[in-house]
Amino acid sequence: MKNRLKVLRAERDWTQADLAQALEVSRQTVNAIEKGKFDPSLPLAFKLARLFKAPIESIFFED
Amino acid sequence: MKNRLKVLRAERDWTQADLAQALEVSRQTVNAIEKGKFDPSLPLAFKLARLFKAPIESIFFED
DNA sequence: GCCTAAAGTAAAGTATACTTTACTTAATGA
DNA sequence: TCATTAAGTAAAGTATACTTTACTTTAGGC
Repeated sequence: MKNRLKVLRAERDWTQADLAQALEVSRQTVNAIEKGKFDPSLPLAFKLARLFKAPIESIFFED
Repeated sequence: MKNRLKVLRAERDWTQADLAQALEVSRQTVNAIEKGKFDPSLPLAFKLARLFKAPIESIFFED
């Protein structure tokens, strides 16, 4: 899966650490998801959707 | 997380085994997700959304 | 009551998500 | 050049998703 996290983060001028804190996960987790190393769990995807006020399908995409 | 799988399945008159086959997962996995024992991975949630032609957020809900 | 199909459940194993610690690299500015 | 901040990465450990095998329970039709 691919995602728009880097862009969404940039729009808000957030660091990976900022996002990690907002999500209550580690910075490495944000980095790994952003780089496509693994997919987030469904609950984490929901947290992201809530945070960015956007549907999960507008943040993540099947490749 | 809670979900509407049982209803979506019933609307189509599908068994858990039918759904499992469509998703390419085990029947036990469908049962466990349906009963709320664990959440699906994000890729599996996408597969469900595609199958039921519905947004992930209309199938799964945070409780 | 019996048979069958579907659902429920449990144990043990594998795969993947996520953590912590720690080190490296890139970019920017004093 | 040096210091700082953000990003990238890696190893080892824990948690959770998912599989396989196998058994039990439930409900309906005969």
